[in-house]
Order: sequence, then structure tokens, then C-alpha cells
Amino acid sequence: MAATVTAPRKGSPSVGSPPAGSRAQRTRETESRILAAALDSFGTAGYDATSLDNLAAGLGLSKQAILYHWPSKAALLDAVIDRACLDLIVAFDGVLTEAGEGWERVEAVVRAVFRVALRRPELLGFIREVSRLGGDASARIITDLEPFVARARDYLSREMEAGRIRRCDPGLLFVSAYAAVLGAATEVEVLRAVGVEPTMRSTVVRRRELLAFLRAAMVAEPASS
Amino acid sequence: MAATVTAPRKGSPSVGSPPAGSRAQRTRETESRILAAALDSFGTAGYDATSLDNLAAGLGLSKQAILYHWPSKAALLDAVIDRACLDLIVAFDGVLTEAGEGWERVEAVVRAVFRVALRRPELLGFIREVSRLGGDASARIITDLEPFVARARDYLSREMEAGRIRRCDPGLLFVSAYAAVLGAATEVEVLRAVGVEPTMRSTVVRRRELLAFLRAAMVAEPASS
DNA sequence: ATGAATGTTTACCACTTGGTAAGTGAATCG
DNA sequence: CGATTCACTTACCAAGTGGTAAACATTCAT
Repeated sequence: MAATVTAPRKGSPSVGSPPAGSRAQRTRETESRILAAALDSFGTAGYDATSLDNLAAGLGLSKQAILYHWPSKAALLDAVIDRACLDLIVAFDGVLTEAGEGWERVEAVVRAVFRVALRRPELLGFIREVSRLGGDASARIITDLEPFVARARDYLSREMEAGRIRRCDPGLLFVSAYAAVLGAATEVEVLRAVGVEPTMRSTVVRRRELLAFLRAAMVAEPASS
Repeated sequence: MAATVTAPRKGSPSVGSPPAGSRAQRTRETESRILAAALDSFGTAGYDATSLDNLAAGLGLSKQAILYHWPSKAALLDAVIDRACLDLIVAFDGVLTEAGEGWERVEAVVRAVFRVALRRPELLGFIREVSRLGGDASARIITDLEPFVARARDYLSREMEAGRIRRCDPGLLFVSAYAAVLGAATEVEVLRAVGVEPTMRSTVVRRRELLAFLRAAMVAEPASS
């Protein structure tokens, strides 16, 4: 654009100039940047409120650069869904495989959710947004997260079997817990409504409160503090 | 809706011919119809995905008819918010004033929420949508529902005082319960994900399950079956 | 009846939307 | 080296978007 770069050799600090790696590598990186920006915007502003033009401008690209990598906005959404689900699985995989049994593990998962809610709020917002959009998008996210959900349900079933968690329909228990956790982690507006400013400090309190709530609701034997 | 009006002169078969009442009355009715349609569309399709043209067309009006009653789409949203909050307060007022003490009353509220979720799903969807939009809209809904929320919080405080409900921060307990209830009532996509088809029958089971969940989480003394 | 207020429509506008077509400069490959 | 593929841009479009202006019909007050 500005400089007369004939021999990039030495990474000129301007944007887009320095060819960092192989072509395929740079392409992948561009796609990754687009996906990250789209995930952010979809998850915060919403899908409808996100225009390809704005998205591209924020990345220093033109809209057609995006449409080169994906044929349509809907296709981009699909790609973002896959990416978001991958991120989620990565974020939770550790907690789901390690972590102890019974309540301990549930607590670890809740802590993981709050960690994600703090560090990457757009990710949870995006899940909400997609399930709001319905249709193909919802179907896709369900498919993507199916193994994940299955593990959670199986885990709950086993814990019930072992008598460590109150016996009930594991699917419905999962929904209740999911709703409570995601809500407590993301519904900042509601928090404001009840007079709780969502600061970092209050988040800690909120998490503790939610854990007590969940513990009381899920654990089988009455837990004497 | 069709016949028996005074003398529509020649009843042109087109819509909107029969003048039902006084002018002011008909105006109010038109505004009410617009608000109802907007609430429905905002609550299901979403605010951004709802165009004034479509909205008007669905009512047999033109877009400008809407813009006559409210100066902008944002102003219409405000009006819809007020209306939705009014509907909510009406729907819950009975349960909040009548209904017994302690757990009994919580249960009555949860039943009311599920009733609303079944009969008027768009209403709860709209609340979600507005809190997602943030900004002025969220502020308005918070203001509108403030007395409502205050009553709920006060109630929880009193019940804790009386030892009927587990002692904790009433605001945070409210959030947890709110998230769990609204989620269980509205997150049909998540339900599908865990293999629960949201039929009328399963809704009953879901409500019972949620009540058990909430009861375990909230009630102070260990409730023997 | 007459004139004003009211509710609504047609016409129009500037702007944005997702998407297409064609062109361009650089990296890659024969 | 030359040809080609690749990643991307500029130019453009038809279909909407919320919103304005003005004309029109009906109802109300006088």
C-alpha cells in the first residue's frame, strides 16, 4: 500500500506485508483470524447484527476476502460453530478426564465454565446465540457437542448408580445444571437487575453461591458443611 | 370480526372496513395489535431479524402506519418492553400475592413460569432477547421489573429469616433460580441435545424434575420425600 | 355542511445487506 | 523463465433497511 517493498526479507512492520510462513500456512492463519473475529462478533453483537463488511473491515480485509474462504455468511457461521465447539471441548476436556469422582468433578466443571465465562465470554454468548437462531445452526452445534454431552450424561448416570448423586433423569438434571450455570455465568443484565454488579470480585462470590446451590440440588446425602 | 357492524356502507371486502367502536378505541386496538405482533416477532425471530415491513404486512398494514404510532423501531421496542413487562406482572401477580409460605410459594411461581412458557413462549423469549440486546432496552426492562424483583428478593429474605429457606445472598439465589427455571422452560435446543424431545408430556416431567432440583437447592431442612 | 384533526397509504430516499464478476499482484510450479 | 494457481481487491448489483414527505380518506367538532 505505502512502502515500495520489493524484498520483504526483513518483516516490514506494516500490515500484511511480512510473509511469515508457507502460503498454505498463511492462508490457514487468515482463516483462523476471520473465524476468531466472527466468533467474537456473533457471540457479542449477534449473528444478524454482524455484517460481513464490518467483520472484514475490523480485520483490514474486504468482505470478498471472507466470501472467498466461505461461500456465504451461513457457511461462515457453520465454520464458526465448529471452531467454537472445538474450543469448548478443548477447554473442558481436561476437567472431564481428570478430576475426581462425584461432587468433586461437578465442581471442577463449574469452575471451568466460570473460567471460560471470564476469559472468553463471547464463547458462551455464541452458544446462546446459536441455540437462539435455531434451524441448521442449532442442529450442527448439537451434533458437534453430542459426544461431549453423552459423556456428561453417562457420568451423571454412573454417579447416581454409585449413590453419590441424587437419583433422577440424567438428561433433565443436566439441563437444570446447564441452565443454572450458564445463566449465572452469562446473565449479567439479570444480575444488574437484582443489584449485583458483575465485577471480578462478585464473580467469585457468585460462583461460590452457585456451587452451594448446585451441591444442595445434586448431591445425594445431606452434606454437612 | 366479520359481520354485524352498524352500516359499513357497502362493506368493502377488504380488511379493516368495519368501524367497531369510537375512534380512540379503534386506535388503541390497532396499537395493541401492533404491539402483540411485534412482541411475538421480537421474541421468536429476534429484534434485528424483524423488519417493520414484514411486521406491518402481517397485520395488513403498511410500515408507515407503525411509524405513525411510534417514531422509530427503537421506540416501538420500548413500547413492546413495557407491554411485555405488564403481561408478566399480570401473569405472576396472582401467584405472588396468594400462594402460601416457604417452598409452597416458590413452587407456585415455578408452575406459573412453566404455564407462561407453554402458553406464551414468545414472552419469555422476548425477555431473553432484550437482555441480549443490552443497552437502553435492558435498562428499561430492569426498571420495569424492579418492583417485581424487589418483592421476590424480599420474600426470599423473609423466608431465610424464618428458617424455611437455606440462608444465603437472596440476590444470587434469585439469579440461580431464575437461570435454572427460565433455562428449563425455554432451552428447547439444549433439551434436544440431551435427547429430550420437548413435548407437552415431557414438559410435565421436566417441571417436576426442576421442582425437585430447586427444592433440594433452596429448602433449609432436608425434606423427607 | 365545513374545516380541522387523525389514521393510513403511496412514493420516495439514503444507506446497508449478502452476493457476483472481473481484474490484479504475488507465490508456486513446470 | 513462463504459466498458473492463489489470495485478495475493486466495482457493482438487486434486494432490503429504517425513515421522511406528502397526499388521501375518514371522523370529529363546530
